[in-house]
Amino acid sequence: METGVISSDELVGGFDLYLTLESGQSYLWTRNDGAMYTGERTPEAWYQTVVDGTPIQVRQPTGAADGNVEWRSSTDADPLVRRLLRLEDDLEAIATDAPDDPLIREAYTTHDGMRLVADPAFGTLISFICSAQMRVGRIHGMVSTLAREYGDAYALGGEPIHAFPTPEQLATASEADLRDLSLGYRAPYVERTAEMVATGEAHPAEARDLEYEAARDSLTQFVGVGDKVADCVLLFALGFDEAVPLDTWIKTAIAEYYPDCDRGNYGDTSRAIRERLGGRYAGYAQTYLFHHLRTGAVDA
DNA sequence: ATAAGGCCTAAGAG
DNA sequence: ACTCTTAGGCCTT
Repeated sequence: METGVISSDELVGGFDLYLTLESGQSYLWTRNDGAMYTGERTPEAWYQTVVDGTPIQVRQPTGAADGNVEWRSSTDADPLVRRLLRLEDDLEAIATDAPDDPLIREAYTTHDGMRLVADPAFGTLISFICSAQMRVGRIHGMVSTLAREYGDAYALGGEPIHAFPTPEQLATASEADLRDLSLGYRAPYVERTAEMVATGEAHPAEARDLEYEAARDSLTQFVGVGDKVADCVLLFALGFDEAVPLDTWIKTAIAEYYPDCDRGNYGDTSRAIRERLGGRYAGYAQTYLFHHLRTGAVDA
């Protein structure tokens, strides 16, 4: 096992591991104490995942945004950890350049150190298909179940860490199998999307090469993927920092704070709010706003 | 092109 | 203890 430390001195604008991984962006990490999305900060616990056959564990012993990041892996995972958690982002500049809007400012200062993630495309696609009308804790539960049932197990010291299944592995699941795992009406969506990717009919990563709106359209070819889920995949997996998923929280925020941005349909409203949230990094602002509203931290 | 209705399930609210 | 609503929507008509 290899280990390493990434010094907080390198993390421009700070980094908060807990906020980053438990803010509803990523469902592909678990915690070695089994507790996730319980609202509790546990600095000694390791967050763990498997990416392309490499198991990694990460933790931030101080539990604060100005603390070092420790990792453990089967190999030198320093570059991988930096990429997955976007540790090279200049968060200070991103926050400074955010629109001068009271609500956005409040969100950035309240959740200091939260970064976007850069998750693998397929796992993100399936995660957000599962997210429809679900609370974050249950989405994470569903994704963990899929990993446990269909993914490979890796070891890194103690308990096994399950990788999210490959498209081929997940495609072996029938709709009935997935319903048995409590996916409900999402079961046929996951089944068919996994099959599309496994057979090579399409792959979510192909959207990377397209212009933003074309990329969003492209992702909706997968079953169970509409504009909102497509935006989540673009933002959390494919590096489209301008993507602003219009979920129920953001729609509420638009109604309350930015009513002029409501254009009656997804595409036009998306453009308007994207502009209002600063364009290039609008998705960063969205993620702060989403978390701010969802945790009820907004100063009424 | 836009608008209803239906959909699985379980945690919270009343 | 029970019903009712809701939770980061999508598909079909």
